[in-house]
Amino acid sequence: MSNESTASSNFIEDIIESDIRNNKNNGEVVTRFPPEPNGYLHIGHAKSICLNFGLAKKYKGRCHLRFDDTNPGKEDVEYVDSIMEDVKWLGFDWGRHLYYASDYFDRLYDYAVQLIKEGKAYVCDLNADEIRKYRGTLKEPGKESPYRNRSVEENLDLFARMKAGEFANGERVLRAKIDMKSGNINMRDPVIYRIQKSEHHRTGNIWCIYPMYDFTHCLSDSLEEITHSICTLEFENNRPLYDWVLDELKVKRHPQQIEFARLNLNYTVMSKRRLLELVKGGYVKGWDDPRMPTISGLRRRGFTPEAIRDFCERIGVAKADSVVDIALLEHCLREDLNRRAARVMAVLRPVKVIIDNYPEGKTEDLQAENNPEDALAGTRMIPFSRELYIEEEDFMENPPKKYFRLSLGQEVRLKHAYIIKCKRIVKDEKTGQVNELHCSYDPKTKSGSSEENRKVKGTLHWVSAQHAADAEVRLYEHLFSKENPDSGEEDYKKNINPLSFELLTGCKVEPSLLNVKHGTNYQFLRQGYFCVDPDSSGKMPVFNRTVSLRDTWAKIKKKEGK
RNA sequence: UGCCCGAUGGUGUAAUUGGCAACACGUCUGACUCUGGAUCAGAAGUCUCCAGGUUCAAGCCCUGGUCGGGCAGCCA
Repeated sequence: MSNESTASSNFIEDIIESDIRNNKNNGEVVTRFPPEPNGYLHIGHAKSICLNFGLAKKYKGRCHLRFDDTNPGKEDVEYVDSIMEDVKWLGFDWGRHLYYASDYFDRLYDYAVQLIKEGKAYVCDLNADEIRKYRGTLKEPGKESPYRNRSVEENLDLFARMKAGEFANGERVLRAKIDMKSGNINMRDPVIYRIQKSEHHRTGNIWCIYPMYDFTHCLSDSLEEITHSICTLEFENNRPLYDWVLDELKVKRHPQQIEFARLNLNYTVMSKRRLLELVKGGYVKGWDDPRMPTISGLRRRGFTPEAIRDFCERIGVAKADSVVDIALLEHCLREDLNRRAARVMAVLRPVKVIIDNYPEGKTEDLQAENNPEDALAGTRMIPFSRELYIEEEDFMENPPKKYFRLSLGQEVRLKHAYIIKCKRIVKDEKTGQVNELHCSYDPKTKSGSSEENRKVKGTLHWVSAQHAADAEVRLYEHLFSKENPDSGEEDYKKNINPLSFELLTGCKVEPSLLNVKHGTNYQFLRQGYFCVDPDSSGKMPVFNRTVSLRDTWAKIKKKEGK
C-alpha cells in the first residue's frame, strides 16, 4: 500500500509550504473537515477528507472533525453517526479532535455581544421579505435598515430577549453592521443570528437563537486554532466576511480560508439535495444503495477505502471547476481489487453442459489458484463432474469470426479442468432455446498435466451442477445514462438509467461461496469484481457487482454493432 | 454600466516559480496469456482561450477582450 508519496504538489501545498518557511502560525498546520450533519457523505466529501487529513499528515499537524450543526431543523444524529463511520472507514482518525459547532454556542453568543457593544452588530426587526428587499440586487446597492442605528443598550437588551425566547421565529435577527453598498452581497449587513425554536440534536431546547454559518464557521476555526481552513469554491465570496468577523473580534488565531474546486463526476449527481431527493423519492433503495455516490453506497457496492483514497490522490486539487471521468474511479478500483480479490467461479446465466464421455457419478477435485497476482493467496479445490453449468453467452450456435468460445464442433478449455468439444445441442422444441450442450472431454488435457499442452483459444469458467450453490447477483451500472444528467434543461431524474440495476436469480456459484462474510470482495472469473451484500445469508448468498472486468470482447462487439 | 474566481491533449492534473509543455485515465496497435482479466511494448492526441505588451526567452508577468463558473437563505 504505497499510494501516497510522490504525487505532484497542488496550490494549497504551495501556500502551506510558504507559510511554514515564513514560520507563520509557528510552522503549525491544523486543518479540519467540517460537515453539516444533514445528509450522508459522498465521494466529493471524500476528496475534502483526503485533502484535509492528508495535509495534516504530510505536514505533521492535525485534522479535526467538526460538525457544523447550527441548523437544527435539518440536522440529525443519524447523519452524525454515519459521517463518523464513513470517515473512519475511509481510513482517517481525528483522535481526540472531535468537535461540534454547538459546543461553542456560549462563546459565540459572547462574541456576538462583543460585536454589539462595539457598535458592529444590531438587532433588526425587518422580516425576511423586507430584508431581501433592502439588500438590493446584484447590480444595485442595498438600503440601510431603519433599525441599523439603534443604541448599544437597546441592541443588548433586544438580543438578550431574543435569547430568552421572548420573540417568535423570524421576528428579529442580529445583523453585522458592515456595508449595504458593498459589491459583495455577503457584506450587506449579513444576518448572524436568527430565532429558531426547534430542538437541537445536541443542545436540546436550551437555545432558541442559532448562529449563522458565516459567523460560526470562522470563529469555530479560530477557537480550534485551525491554520488553513479549506473549503469549496462557492465560499469564495464569503471569505471577506470570514476575515471581517475575525478582524473585528481581534481573535488570536486568524485562519486562512482557501477554496478549491469541488469534485464532479460524470454519469452521476453529487449535490446533497439531489441525493436526498433520490432517497426520499424512492428512486434508489436508500443512502447506501450501491448505485449511489455516497460513501456508504460505494462501500456496499464493494469499493475499498484504498481505491477511493488513490482516486482522490490522482484527481488533484485545483481552482478550476472540472468533471472527472468516472472511468478513472473504476480504474483505481480495478487496480486495487485485482491484487486483493480472490478468484472464484460463478455462472450468472447458467446453461447446462453434459460431458458424455465422463463417467457418471464421478467427481474430481481440481486445484485452483486463488489469485494469480498473489502467490500467498494459495489454492483451493473445486469439484468437477459430468454435468456442469457454463455461461449462456459462452456458447453460440452460429458464432461470428473471432468468437473464441464454445460452438458446435469447437474446443475450449474449462479453466482449471479439461478441454472439451461441443458435439450436440439439445433445444426446447417450442422456444428454440438451448437446454443442454452435449460435449466430450479429452482426459489427457487436465490442467497441470504436462503431457498434453494443446492450445485452445478460449477458456471458460464453469461450476459443477451437483455441487453448485444457488446465489442471487445484483448487477449495477451508472445511475444515470447521460454524462451530465443535471445540466438544467430537463429534470435530472429523467436521465436515470433504467438498466442501472438488474437482479439475477438462479445463479450458480462454486460451493466455497456458500458461507461468506459480508463485504468480502471476490473476482468472479472473466466477469468482474463482486462483493457479498449484507442481505446475504447462509442459505442464499447475495453478491453485488462492484465493477466488471475490462472487456475487450464487449468492445469488439460494440464496434462491429455500429 | 455590481462583486469574486477560473481557462494547459477527449478527461483530470504537472511544469524546477520566466528556460525547448509532462504524468495519469481514456483511445488505438501489437506481444503474451489455462480469466478476451492482469502484464508488457508502442502510437495518436495539447504549439497552453484571443489580441497586444515586457523580455534574449512567456503556459507562467502586464493590459484589454472572449468564454465559463459563483454570489441577491433568517441554508451550509
